[in-house]
Amino acid sequence: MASIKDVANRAGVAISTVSKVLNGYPGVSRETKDKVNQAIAELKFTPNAVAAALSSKRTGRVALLLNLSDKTQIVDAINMQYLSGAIQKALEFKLDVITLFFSMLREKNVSEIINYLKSQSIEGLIVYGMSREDQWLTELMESGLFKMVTVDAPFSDEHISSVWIDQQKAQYEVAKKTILENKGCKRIFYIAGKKNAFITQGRIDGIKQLAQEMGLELTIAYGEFSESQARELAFAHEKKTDIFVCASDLMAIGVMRILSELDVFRPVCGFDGITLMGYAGKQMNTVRQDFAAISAAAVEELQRLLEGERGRSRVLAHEVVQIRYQDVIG
Amino acid sequence: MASIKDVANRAGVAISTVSKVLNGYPGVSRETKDKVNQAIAELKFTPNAVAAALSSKRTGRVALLLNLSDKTQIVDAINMQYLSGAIQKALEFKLDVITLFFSMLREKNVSEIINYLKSQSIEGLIVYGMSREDQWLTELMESGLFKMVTVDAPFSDEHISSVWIDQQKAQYEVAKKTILENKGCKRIFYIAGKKNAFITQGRIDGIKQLAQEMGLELTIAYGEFSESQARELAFAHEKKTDIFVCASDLMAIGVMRILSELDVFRPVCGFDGITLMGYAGKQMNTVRQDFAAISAAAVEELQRLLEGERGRSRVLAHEVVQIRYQDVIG
DNA sequence: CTGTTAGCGCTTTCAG
DNA sequence: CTGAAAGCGCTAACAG
Repeated sequence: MASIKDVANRAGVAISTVSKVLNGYPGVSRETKDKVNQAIAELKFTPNAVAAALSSKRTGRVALLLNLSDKTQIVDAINMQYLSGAIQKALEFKLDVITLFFSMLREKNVSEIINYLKSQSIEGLIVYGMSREDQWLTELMESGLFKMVTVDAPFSDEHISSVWIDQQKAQYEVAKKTILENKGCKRIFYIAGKKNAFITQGRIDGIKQLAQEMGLELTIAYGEFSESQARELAFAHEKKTDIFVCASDLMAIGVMRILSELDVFRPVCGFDGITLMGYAGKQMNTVRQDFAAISAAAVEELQRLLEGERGRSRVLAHEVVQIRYQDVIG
Repeated sequence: MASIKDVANRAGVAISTVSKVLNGYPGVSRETKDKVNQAIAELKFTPNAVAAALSSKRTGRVALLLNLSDKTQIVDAINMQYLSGAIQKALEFKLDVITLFFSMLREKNVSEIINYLKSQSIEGLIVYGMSREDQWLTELMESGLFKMVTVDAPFSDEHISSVWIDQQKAQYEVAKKTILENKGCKRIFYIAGKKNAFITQGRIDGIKQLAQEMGLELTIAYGEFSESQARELAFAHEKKTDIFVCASDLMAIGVMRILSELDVFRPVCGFDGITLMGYAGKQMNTVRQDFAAISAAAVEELQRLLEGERGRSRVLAHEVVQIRYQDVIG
């Protein structure tokens, strides 16, 4: 591989000059810049990112922290979209992305984690699916050693940004739409997700707000994002419920299936907008989230932080849609 | 952050000595080793991987190349298992993993790809789901610039290893088992996957071998791993077929569904052993593959290559199992 | 067994 | 505007 030195020789300039044109610094005349660029092209030179990192202390390396605690396909599909959205965007910013899983770090203590990340020269982290229980993450954030972006978890300060959709508003809207479409709903049964997930509270606030505004009766239970738990909850509460509002599509599916088995009808709405397989003919309202776009936005935020700007909270658009589950994929 | 110099000072030895104990090189006395280790502990020193990489020319950075051409959940679930298996194993070897997608590279020309990988100091690649059409990958392999491991694609030379299960044998076995369980199968309809995928030919060889051995009539069609295409093929050929053998679970599902809609019975077998949702009550034979384990094996192979050993082909075990698709996840 | 020293390829002052 | 030179933190000969 050609090095910066070769380029300098070829162009008949100093190494430092080459470095300047490489990094787009000012103070290089048009002509020399051209000479250098030509030499670069001729030698097919690509700068060595490792050397640049060592020298500049800027590595441009960021880690994606995925929470894979659940093994359902659904969660995986979302994570996949997160991944590809982030990687795509990182490429634009010439950031270098490595993927880590919560499970790999959770068992270590915080200083071990810090050491690991430092030794890997990781400057920034994007955290997906954090919950209140993840104390180690809170400590990581408080250490102030890394720029961090949390997805769907409300943090922001000097070096932390967060990216999310307005969970409360989204939950409010999708439930309201469904209720308006179905006359006579008086008693809402709300199946929330995991108790300590950050998204859960926002969504609960949304449904509470709606219930209050419309003067409806509201019962809340936790379904842990599990189809079977939602199913059981629906089975137990169907008689005293007019509408089921679920914090995920998967749970909504569970509810729809048991209702259909019981041969009763109740309106149901979900959350996520993920394409699910194998649920032919059913349709329902849900909140469509573009996970790849959310992830791309997270990378943008991280890039901002790395450039020295301070953290902020960024809310992305969501969309309430009616989806019909198809039995055919591809 | 403490540097190797600080450690050397603290321990009262030379930098090179510290480096030696760090890398487990021989030729350091027990006592000095202890002194050094103590200093390391006291200073909470973690070596700077970037500096080590620059100096040693060994970066320990490898890339996972995932082929996401299909957007089905199924493929994603498999890829997720590949990912986590590889990342887990890479951690053991202190390899540093980055994830790339075919789609990001396919549009570039080969020398651009090489430049990109080189600039990222990537030494090795693991390629998942390669097909015969991926000429750019072949060129990458021929360049000899990277150590590579192909998963489910038959390559091996000085710097290339491959890891796979015996597709032919697996296809043979699962089909045979199904046929033996169902008396009177004379006419096999085989639904293969994608025409140019490397796994496809091996599986076809397997079913051909079986047909010949058992003196059965065999028809082969390509279903492109698509549920709907398999469905249509089954619809068109059901009357002149005694058993449907499919090159993926997803296609097998498609076949089972149309058969059930037509209200006819034919034995069906699949391939992959992936848990699918939403197909209650059905059961069938399939080939269980542990994708995480396959991926871990690929990382092991890559590690071997990086250590200077020559490439080889490694065949992993598979298992023919009967699975029942469940309607409940979690 | 231990220490000295010359880089790895690049960035970054600081003179000219 | 351009170039010389001092590192970044570590590895790897090579002396001692």
